Amino acid sequence: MPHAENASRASTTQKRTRIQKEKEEAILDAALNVFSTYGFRGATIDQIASLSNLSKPNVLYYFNSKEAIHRQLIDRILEDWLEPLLAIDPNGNPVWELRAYIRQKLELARDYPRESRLFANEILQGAPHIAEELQDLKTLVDEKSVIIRDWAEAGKIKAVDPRHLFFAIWSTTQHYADFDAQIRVVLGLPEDGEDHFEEAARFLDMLFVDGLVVAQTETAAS
Amino acid sequence: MPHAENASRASTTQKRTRIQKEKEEAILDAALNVFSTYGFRGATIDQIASLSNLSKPNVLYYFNSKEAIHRQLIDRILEDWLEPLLAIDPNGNPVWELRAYIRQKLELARDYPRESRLFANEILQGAPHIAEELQDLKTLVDEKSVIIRDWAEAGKIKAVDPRHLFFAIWSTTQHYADFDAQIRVVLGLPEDGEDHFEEAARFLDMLFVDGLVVAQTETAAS
DNA sequence: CAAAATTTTGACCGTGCGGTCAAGGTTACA
DNA sequence: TGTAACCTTGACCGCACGGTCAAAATTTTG
Repeated sequence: MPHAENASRASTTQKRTRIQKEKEEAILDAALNVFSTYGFRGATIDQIASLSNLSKPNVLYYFNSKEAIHRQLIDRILEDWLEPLLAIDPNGNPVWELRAYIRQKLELARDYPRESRLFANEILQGAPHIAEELQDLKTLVDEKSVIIRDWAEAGKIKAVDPRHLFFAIWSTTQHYADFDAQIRVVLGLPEDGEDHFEEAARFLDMLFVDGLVVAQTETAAS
Repeated sequence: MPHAENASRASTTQKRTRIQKEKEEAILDAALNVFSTYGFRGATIDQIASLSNLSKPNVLYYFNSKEAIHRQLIDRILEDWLEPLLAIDPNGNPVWELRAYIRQKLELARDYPRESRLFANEILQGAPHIAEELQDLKTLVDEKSVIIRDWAEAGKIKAVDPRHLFFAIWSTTQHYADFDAQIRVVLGLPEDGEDHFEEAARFLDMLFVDGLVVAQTETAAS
């Protein structure tokens, strides 16, 4: 998951030293663990400090506050999180595009579950820290909904409410990250095995592609 | 949402006075708001006390600890939450049964969003307080999965992995409660309007019933 | 190597946390 | 109406919280 290198240290300096890069990275990684597990309010700087093998004042030397850490985490993650949606191509084959989108979202859930949980926690709490980011999301969804609608009107996919289709794709894929604890129990899996993502991929492919998206006959080209 | 009347007061008395009933109810209602928003760790007794118009020691007079409140909340809610799954009838019409299940789960999300978020929070945090309850869930899911499998083998519905089907139903329906903040923004809704549940119901009906569950020809009877 | 800049830390501050306790107020009931 | 059971509360405890600060340790740079 690549991202822009950009930190807000105590000072407003732009150039980052070797130590700054390392420590900030360690802090953000630890903070991702803590925030994604306990939510903003339930997380503590002490936890983050101890997880990143730093003293509390040292953590606060690199980030001015708990909120600053959280904010930077969100800024970093968001673009990568939205990227697959952005990639939906109006000129592509509708079924392929949607299938690729679902697959990419599922891969994100598999490879970046902490990031998924961070957002889940944030939205559960009423999204107090990401109001404007959600507005950007709405804009993007509106844009992409037009594409889906056009595909439907052209008879290339079934007529569905695009927004609820997105909700369904988001919820089913992110569920594998956010509700991992429940899924492991229900599936009877140990805490390390992770093979159920292949099954999930097959199931979602059937649910969305076989079932809902395509009409009786495959008509699309391109 | 009916539930068993059962409280664990400071004393082990069985009979509950009028005041006990009232206050305990008020505390649990306030606690549901707080826990569902902030999770166990992020919630505080002071918040619960102030929301229920009681002093903090007074709250702790009725419940011995923060954990005791949380535990009782979970005990209360769980059976109602699982009830629709329990109600799936092996002798019913498969499509009707699944449609009814989905509808009921969606109605729970609409009418009891706080309860849904309480569980979401708990599972996000790794389900530390509901380990045994999850085991009960597994048992129940295993049981009902056999039914789905039988229906599939009898050709009454498409062949799917029952467990992943359940995951998909849970995630899509609960999403409307858990991610409400995001949904309202994406849909451009105010904080009070709630009409999108009708749309959601129609969409999910199409996704699961039209699309996936029925085979090409409706064959089932009973 | 030495000065300058950066990094690290122990001690500390005010507040909020979960929880206790004894004393006073209220209610139910004979 | 008396009194026993129940309810409520202010004051308090010890600890954890987010955050500050000055001084010390370290690294970078001329």
